Amino acid sequence: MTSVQTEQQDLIFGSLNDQQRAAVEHINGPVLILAGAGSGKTRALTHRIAFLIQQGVAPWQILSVTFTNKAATEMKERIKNLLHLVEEDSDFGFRSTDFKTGRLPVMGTFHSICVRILRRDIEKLGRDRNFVIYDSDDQEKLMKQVLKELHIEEAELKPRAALAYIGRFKSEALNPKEAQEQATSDRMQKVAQAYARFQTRLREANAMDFDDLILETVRLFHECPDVLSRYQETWKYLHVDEYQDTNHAQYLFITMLAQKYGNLCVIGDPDQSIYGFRGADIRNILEFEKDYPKAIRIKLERNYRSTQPILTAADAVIAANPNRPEKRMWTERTEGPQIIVNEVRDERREAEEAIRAVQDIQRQGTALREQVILYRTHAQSRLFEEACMRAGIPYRILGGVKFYGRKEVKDVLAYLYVILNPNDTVSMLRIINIPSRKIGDTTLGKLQAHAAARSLSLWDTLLDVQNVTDLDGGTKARIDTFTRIILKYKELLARDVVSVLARDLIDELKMEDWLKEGTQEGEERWLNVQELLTVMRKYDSLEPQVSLTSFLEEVALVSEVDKLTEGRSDALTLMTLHLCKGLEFEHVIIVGCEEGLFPHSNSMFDKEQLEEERRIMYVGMTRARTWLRLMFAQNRFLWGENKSGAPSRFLDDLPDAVVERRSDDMLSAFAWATGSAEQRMRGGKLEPFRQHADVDIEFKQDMSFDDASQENDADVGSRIEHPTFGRGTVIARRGDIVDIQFDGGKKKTFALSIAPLKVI
DNA sequence: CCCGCTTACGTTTTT
DNA sequence: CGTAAGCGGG
Repeated sequence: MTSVQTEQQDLIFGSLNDQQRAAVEHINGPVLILAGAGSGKTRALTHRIAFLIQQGVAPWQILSVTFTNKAATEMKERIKNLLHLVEEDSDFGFRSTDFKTGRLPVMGTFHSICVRILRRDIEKLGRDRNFVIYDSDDQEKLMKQVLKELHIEEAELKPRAALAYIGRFKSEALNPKEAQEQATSDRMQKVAQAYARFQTRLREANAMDFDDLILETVRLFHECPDVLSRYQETWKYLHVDEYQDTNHAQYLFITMLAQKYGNLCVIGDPDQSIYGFRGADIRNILEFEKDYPKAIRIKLERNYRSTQPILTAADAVIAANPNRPEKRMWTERTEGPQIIVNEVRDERREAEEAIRAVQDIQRQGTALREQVILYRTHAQSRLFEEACMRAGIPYRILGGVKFYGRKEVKDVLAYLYVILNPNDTVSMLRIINIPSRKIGDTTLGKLQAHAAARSLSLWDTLLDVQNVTDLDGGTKARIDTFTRIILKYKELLARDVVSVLARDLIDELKMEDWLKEGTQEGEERWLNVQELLTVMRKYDSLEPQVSLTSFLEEVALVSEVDKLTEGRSDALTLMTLHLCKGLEFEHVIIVGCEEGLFPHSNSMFDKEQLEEERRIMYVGMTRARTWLRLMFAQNRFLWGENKSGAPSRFLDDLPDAVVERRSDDMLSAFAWATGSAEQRMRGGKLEPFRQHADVDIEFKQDMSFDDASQENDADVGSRIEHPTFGRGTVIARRGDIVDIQFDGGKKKTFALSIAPLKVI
């Protein structure tokens, strides 16, 4: 071995624990890595890939599927450092259609990888490689048209509902025909019908939605064995991160690739599966060893992120879920602040208190970028945003009204889509009257009738507008103006990069004038357009047409979390619990911990959905390194009504030993210290429960008194002794958490790793 | 065809 | 409550 190689080996293995090392070393055959929260799985994965390369595997033979583009970028960076790769090729992943180049592995989300495959090979399915990608907004517009065509009333089947069903079908890799065969009810027949028509329309527009990207790739593999075989030979080493959140279509994709060499390494944590609603199938990870009987299973159980109180609390919450693989997370950070459970009067107070807590921690020296407020639904964000503004705290919100979802931004993008592909009817309809050209529903109706009668596309009809009989001359002229603009820029496509093209277009459309309208809002919209132009400049160095397609591609596939890397400024982050997966912060505040909101009322009465809600809570809690605060409001203004809800049932599971309860008013602070959420719901009103306060205080003293209790391994039935409560019997055990019936009559819950218990 | 007002409806969660 | 679609008068 050369000295460089030795040095690389040291870098790769030097800092790993035994389990991580095992994960890195087992490079051949199927490997299942069960990686608990904060267990250094990204580290294991990057080191594993670096090791593969160091062992002589060509980088392009390695495929790694990540959950976000941000994760892919970060991992590439780390691999570069491990291998001392100095050259800049961070952009390689997106643009090249030739996979067998580059000094870094192919990394990206399922969606971005599939797009690259399709751009390269989809012509083998008889489709055009310049397809556009429809987002949910576009989908909804198209579905509305489809339902209209099929004479399905909105009351019978709402576009969103139809799309939700279709999404289900697609994630299960069912085509319209199969959906039809499955449909038993009248309603599902209609859905299947809509599905079929929807796909036809997509195809006519040369468009795909997100799910199609995966499905069409699977279909391509299926129908063109030579293509599949080529990719199997290219990517001999496969990795999938966050495997617990893959759906069936994604499962098929990766399974087909793995068929030949079987070098598939999947990483995940069943306790963090939170995307069931969009078809993620937790069985993919739970049954991996059935699919691959020879799989090696590695568990990463050491947590490098959080303090013991945080782990204990999170563990206690997740322990209530059934059918979990055995897992015992541990940390060397045995000391840490208590989890704060904070009761407030109402949602306004909640926002104020949360911001105050953030400022508190900030004063102690933790930057805002290290802090986050997590909520269950986007709708909750507004009050926190307002509280930030009042307090003068810089913040950034992920999700909600997305930048690329803004009307003015989508308008510009729609122009670009149409210039690239005039058959994109959804985009065409979006912009044909923007800015106003007096082409309204009446005119469009006539155009569409003309198109239908001659089976022309809308675009061809526009080109042929002089022959549309029942339009007056003025209208024809205005349509002509529009077509000319599109044709003009279509020609410029070969000459101008996207930023130049778009700038000229925006000038020609006089967007600044009609966007601004002299209002504050208008000013902001214009700024958004300029911001978009700035983003485009990143693509200036590419070939003109490639610069446009690359730009549109990246825009279509950016996730909210990808944007976290943008902007270096120090700001507090606000986002939904779903978006926080894979991230970590010094200080985490989870708000709205109330029955009906979290767990959400739509998920409260279904066993499996409720389990998923619990996992969402687990994910949120385990993002915290040092401080964790859970908040709930006694009253909340929801849907125009003031509702008083019970604290979330998840709070019931927190062991008293690691919790400090705070409240707007002390009397009610302890009111809910005992009794289940369900009981409190039934009882309606909260009941003062002062006598338990002293028990809590007593208990806290026990904490400091503890030192040598970690070795205890009590199981159900074990007799134990506690310095304050005396002797008792373990009556239940869930991981680190035990319930103890004391001989004196009291029943208490403890965390084994913390409580001063002695097995006797 | 456009604008402004009224009404209906909604809130899970996302690539 | 807040927003977005929908309607009717200009």
